Amino acid sequence: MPETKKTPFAEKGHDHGHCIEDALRRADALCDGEGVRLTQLRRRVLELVWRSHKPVGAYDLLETLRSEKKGAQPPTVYRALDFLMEHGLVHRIESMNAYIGCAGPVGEHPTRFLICRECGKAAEINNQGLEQAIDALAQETGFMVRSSTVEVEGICPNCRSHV
Amino acid sequence: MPETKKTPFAEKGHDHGHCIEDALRRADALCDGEGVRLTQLRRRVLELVWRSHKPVGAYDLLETLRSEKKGAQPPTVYRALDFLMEHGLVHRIESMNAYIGCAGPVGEHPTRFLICRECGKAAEINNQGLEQAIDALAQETGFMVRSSTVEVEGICPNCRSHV
DNA sequence: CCATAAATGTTATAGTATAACAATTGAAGT
DNA sequence: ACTTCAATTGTTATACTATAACATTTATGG
Repeated sequence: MPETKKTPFAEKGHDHGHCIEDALRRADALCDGEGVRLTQLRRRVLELVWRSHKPVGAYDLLETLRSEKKGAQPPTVYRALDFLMEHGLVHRIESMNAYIGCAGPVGEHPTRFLICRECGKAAEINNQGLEQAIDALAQETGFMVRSSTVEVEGICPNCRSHV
Repeated sequence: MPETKKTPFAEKGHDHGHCIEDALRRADALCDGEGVRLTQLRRRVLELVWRSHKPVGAYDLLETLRSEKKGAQPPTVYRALDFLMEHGLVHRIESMNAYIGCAGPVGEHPTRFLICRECGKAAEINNQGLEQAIDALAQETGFMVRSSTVEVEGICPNCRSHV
């Protein structure tokens, strides 16, 4: 039987509405549990971040916010993003100055991404071997890790197949 | 016998002049070999980047350049940095919007850094396990890697010891 | 209802990077 | 040496990303 590779990338025809609903539900639950407020604004920003699987810039979000509520300013979106990142609901893609909804486990966790330069989508990954390698590296060098970022850029399996 | 850990971080009293000379010599050789020109400006920027083991911002470099040659503008430093990065002589630290001299092998190679939040120094690492983990990850997911970035932040062994 | 803290609004500005075109310099052939 | 072309650098303007600081509004507990 043919081995099918497990891809963390969203399939082309997937039910994205489900992704969004799911993310919002998880966010509601998490904020409820932590006793913090997922206000309308924060929830809306999270929803906008989740409009696609592509990392989105803060000013893109701002533009959309402005179309809904004129006069919105940069701090509005940055504060919402800060809140969402603080609670692990959104990650920042350092190499792109952009933000993406967290698809990983709830709570604080390292951010590792595969980013497709073809379709622009980013996929969050949770890879044992990678975590072990970083742990081992820290051990070997005597470095005490506080946080770490892995951003791998290339071509995703979806884009490779329909070249 | 006590195991001494191998640290990629520069020791406190090391001969930094040697680091700089070495880097410039390697750069001369590489550019010579590739038939590209390490102009005075580019060489000077590389030297400035190497003034410390801490990643340095483009505008910090610009400020120094200006003190030597008034009227220098952003494109001056960005173009030099672009050239140096293109030839693997400098890396960009994505999480800091900053640049650091390449201490790794010549030629194109992945950029992996340990970054100390205490002393600000960054150490380039070349770790077999990490590379294998990323290769394996790509295999598992069917992702074709073009480039990848690993930035680990924490406390370096030097700073851990003299707390 | 009041007092307080949290969240949001608002204005201004800091920090990072590139586009576009002009001027200069360097290298190769004549 | 002179010319020519490409590479490099100069120069001006602007785009993009992010935060500081203070005012106002809103939610919540007493």
